[in-house]
Amino acid sequence: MLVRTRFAPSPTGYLHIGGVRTALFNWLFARQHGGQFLLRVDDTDQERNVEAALAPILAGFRWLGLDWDEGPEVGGPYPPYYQSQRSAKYQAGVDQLLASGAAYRDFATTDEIQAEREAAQQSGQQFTYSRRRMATTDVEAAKFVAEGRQAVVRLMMPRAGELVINDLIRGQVVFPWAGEQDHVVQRADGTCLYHLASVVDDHDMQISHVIRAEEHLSNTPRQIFIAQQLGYPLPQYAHLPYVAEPGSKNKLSKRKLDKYLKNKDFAQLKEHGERVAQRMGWEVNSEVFNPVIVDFYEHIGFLPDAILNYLLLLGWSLDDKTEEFTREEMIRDFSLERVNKAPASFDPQKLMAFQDRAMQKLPLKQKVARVLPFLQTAGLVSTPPPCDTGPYLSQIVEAAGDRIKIGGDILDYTDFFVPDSELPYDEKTLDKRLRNAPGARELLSDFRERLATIENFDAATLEHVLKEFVDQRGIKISDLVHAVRVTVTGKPVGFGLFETMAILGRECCLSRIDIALAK
RNA sequence: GGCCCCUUCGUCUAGUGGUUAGGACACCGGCCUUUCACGCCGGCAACGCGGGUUCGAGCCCCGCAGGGGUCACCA
Repeated sequence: MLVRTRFAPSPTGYLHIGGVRTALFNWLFARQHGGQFLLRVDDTDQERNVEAALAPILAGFRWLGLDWDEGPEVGGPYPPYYQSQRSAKYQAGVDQLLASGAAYRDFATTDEIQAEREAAQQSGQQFTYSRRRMATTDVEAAKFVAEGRQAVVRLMMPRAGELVINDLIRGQVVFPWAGEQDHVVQRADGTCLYHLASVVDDHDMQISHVIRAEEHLSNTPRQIFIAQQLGYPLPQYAHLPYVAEPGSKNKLSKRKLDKYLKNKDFAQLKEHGERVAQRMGWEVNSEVFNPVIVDFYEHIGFLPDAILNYLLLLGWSLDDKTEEFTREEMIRDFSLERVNKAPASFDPQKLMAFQDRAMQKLPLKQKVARVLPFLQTAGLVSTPPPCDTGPYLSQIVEAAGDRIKIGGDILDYTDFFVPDSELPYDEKTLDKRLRNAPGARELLSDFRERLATIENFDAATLEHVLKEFVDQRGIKISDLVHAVRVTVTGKPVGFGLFETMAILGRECCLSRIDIALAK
């Protein structure tokens, strides 16, 4: 069988991390089976600006490398891929449902329905619509119209028996038909609702596997009813557990940012991102700049592979130890059978661990390429970069080692890029290591003179010279190192001091020491 | 509330009747060390509860509890 899966985003303006996982599983399944993965825009309820609201979502997919075979911008054999443009197909479905008696025109007002619902609730009964305003003939319909009523189209749902769904993840799930409502499939204005549209589209587009989040499980009976009544063969269903909030089992949603920020790890991740954003001079809008949204990761320099790898393991595993997967391995090893049933909480720390691992595995050249755009955005390196930037940056990135976990972390080391006169100093550290440390100035001043005469200004020589220098004076390395560090970098922490100095060069180091001594 | 789903360390998970219940992240200790970040070594830590079935149950059955999803003329 040809495998065709789909992801159907609503044009909301952002791509949710939970949605990405659903999309990833669909994509992997299709790729594994040599099938197609498509994108279909669920904009039945959207007014305008669909393109604008869709752009960030498509951009997110592109960034992650989740390519779609059919859908917006790429087209395909079953266009259009926007639900708002497929109303004729839905109308045909509604007509067929009506003609076969699987649906009926209902003239009840929303108030009337609401009253019935409340009455049922009060008497402790399950609500079942009385179908009092159902019109099965044109004569009945005309009578209701004469009363000034308008019709919606409702499903004539079965009220006895049960439906057995064989879900690829959850196994057999049984629903009593009596629990289902006569759902509306078409509004009085002729527009159709999601369930009808979704079923019609999935059939038209030859979707073989509907892989979606668990919250759709209870929608499935009505969709199966529609499909059956329309004479469609049923797709296979697979309901994934949803992605839960950090430290809880509630579904992760974009709206509850404030609540998540009370979670230490989540807040830490957001702060990490904000630090990068601030250094690039961005106004941070927490609506958008938010670890629940994929853009966040792109903007601060996460690796798409790391995110995908993390998401893959959120609800799926191959065995008891394999954690790292390349794209090819993911495609090869993924299986719906091994998807978990229980919801999995989003763990920012573990995501970061995957990111760190992926980043450290990158060849130096690629790491440099990942980091450079952040320096350019921050205005520290021009675009295009001067030709000596490559070698210089390479030295820095190499010396930084695993301190750079995300691309934006390079902005923790701006001291390599600012002119000596503009180097900001951490005042507290300057106090501690230079101003208030007895004899520090003299020591530093002496060391400066020694530095001026070093023949090779490289890390090995610097280390040797400094050690010799402190030995001669009978002092500890730490008595001098900290003062030198704050002097040449402005900061209390950084990477290897000798590497740092070698990269900065003699002229720069001497100049910075002079500036600091004058403070 | 009805219906449906779920339940192994704090978190992600392995486990399909006999295991010292394994791994990863986090956490805690130690080592390394000029700071930071790594790295290395060690440690803490779980089968929701109650009944069955069985020689034997994390694995099978029943009940309970807890958590969650869903009950729209939203998607």
